[in-house]
Amino acid sequence: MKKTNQKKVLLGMSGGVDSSVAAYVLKEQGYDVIGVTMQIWQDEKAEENTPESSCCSLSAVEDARRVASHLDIPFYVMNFKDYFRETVIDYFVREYRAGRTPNPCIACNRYVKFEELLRRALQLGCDYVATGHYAIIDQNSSTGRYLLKKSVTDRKDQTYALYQMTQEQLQRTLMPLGNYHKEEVRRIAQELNLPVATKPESQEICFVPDNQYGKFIEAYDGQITETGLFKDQDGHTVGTHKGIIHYTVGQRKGLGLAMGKPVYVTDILPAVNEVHIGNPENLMAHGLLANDLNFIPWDTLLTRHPVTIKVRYNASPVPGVANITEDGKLEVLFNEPQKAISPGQSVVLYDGDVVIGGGIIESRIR
RNA sequence: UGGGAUAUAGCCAAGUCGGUAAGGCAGCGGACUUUGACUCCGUCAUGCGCAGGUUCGAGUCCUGCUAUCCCAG
Repeated sequence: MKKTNQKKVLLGMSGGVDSSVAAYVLKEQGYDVIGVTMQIWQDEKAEENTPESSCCSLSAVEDARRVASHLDIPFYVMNFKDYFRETVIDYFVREYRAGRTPNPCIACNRYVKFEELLRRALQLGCDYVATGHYAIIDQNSSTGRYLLKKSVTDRKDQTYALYQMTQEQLQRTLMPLGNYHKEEVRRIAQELNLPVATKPESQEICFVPDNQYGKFIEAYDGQITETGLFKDQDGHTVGTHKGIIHYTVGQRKGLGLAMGKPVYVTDILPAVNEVHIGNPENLMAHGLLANDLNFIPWDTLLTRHPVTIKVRYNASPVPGVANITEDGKLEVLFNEPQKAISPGQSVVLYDGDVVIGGGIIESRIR
C-alpha cells in the first residue's frame, strides 16, 4: 500500500536493538526508510577486539546491514571519520587537557548526528533524519516551536544528551522510540526475529573501547601529561597526581591516597597543575554557571524560571531556579545543595517532561 | 651503642583486662550506565619484624635479636 509521495527518512543505524526496531517502526508508519551506519572512528583493522560493546563500533556495521536486509530497506555506510574527529574527539581531548570533563555523546549528537548526518540526509533528498533515541519530538500548537520531551520510560530517557538540538534540527528529526518502553522494543525485536534482539546495552566511550581514556588522550595528541600535586582543602600537599586529565570533580577511586577515609576530587586547577581533594561536604554546591547555551521552547530565558535540573546523564532531576546573568551566562540555583558539579558536563533544564534547554557547566556556585 | 618510641596485607591503620586479626586507600570481580564520575555488592593477612618463652589460648605478657624514627651526645 505504498504511496508515491511518502516521506523519505534517513535512519542512523548503530547495529543495536534500538535503531533496528526504530527502522521497523518507521517502516510501519509508512515512511520510506533508508538505513545508514556512520563510520566514525575505527582504524580499519581494530574491530577484531571490540565486540558489540559500544553504540558505534565497527562490528555494528555488519549487524546493521543484516537488520536492514532483514527488514528489506536500503542500507549504506557513510564515512564520518574526519568530521567526528574534529567535532568530538578533538573537543574531548582539548577539554580534558583544560581540566574539564567533557561529554562526547552530547557533542556527537549535536554535530555529527543532527548536523552532518542531517545535512547529508537532505542532500540525498530525504525529508527527515531519524535515530533510535528514547525521546519525543513534539510541536507547540500555539507557538509553532518544536519541543523535545522525555520518553515514556524515564529510565531510558535520553533527552539529556539531546538538549543542544535547534529548531531546524528538531523539525527535520524523527525519534520513533520515544513512546516505547525498552521491554517493548526488545519484544518487537524478538518477534521480528532481528539478529540483534539480545545485544547488550551500549556503554562507555565508543572511541575508547578499552575504557582507558587517559591513555587514549596521550596517544592521540602525543603530549606529555605532567604530574602535579594533590592538595587538601587547607592547601597542604598530600600527594602527587598522575596528571589532571586523569581526574574528574567528584572522583573517589583511583586517587591512590591513603587518607584513612574516602576522599574526593573537589577542584582541578590546570593553571597550577593541582588537583584538590576533600570530604563529601566539600563537593556541595548551591548552584552553577553554564555557557554554550541552547533553549528549545524559546530562544532564551527571559525571566527567572523554576525548573528541574539534571547535572549529569544519570542523575535524578532536582528542583531549582534558572536565569540568565547580565553577561549572558546561565545561572542555576538548586533548592538543595548538590554534590560534584563537574565543569565540562552539561546541565539540562526541564519543565515537567519538556526540555527547556541547558548548557555546559563552567563553574559551581558554593 | 645515653635516653625514648615504633615495628600488623602493596600503602595507611585499629586492635580494650591475653580469647581467636576493624576500617580506609590501592587491586580484583560484578551491578548500574550511550560521557567522565558517584553509588552498590562481592573479594583481598591460617597471620601481626625475627627467634625463643609463659599460657588451655598471645598481635596482645616475658627475654633476646634486627630495623626504622626522635631527643640528646
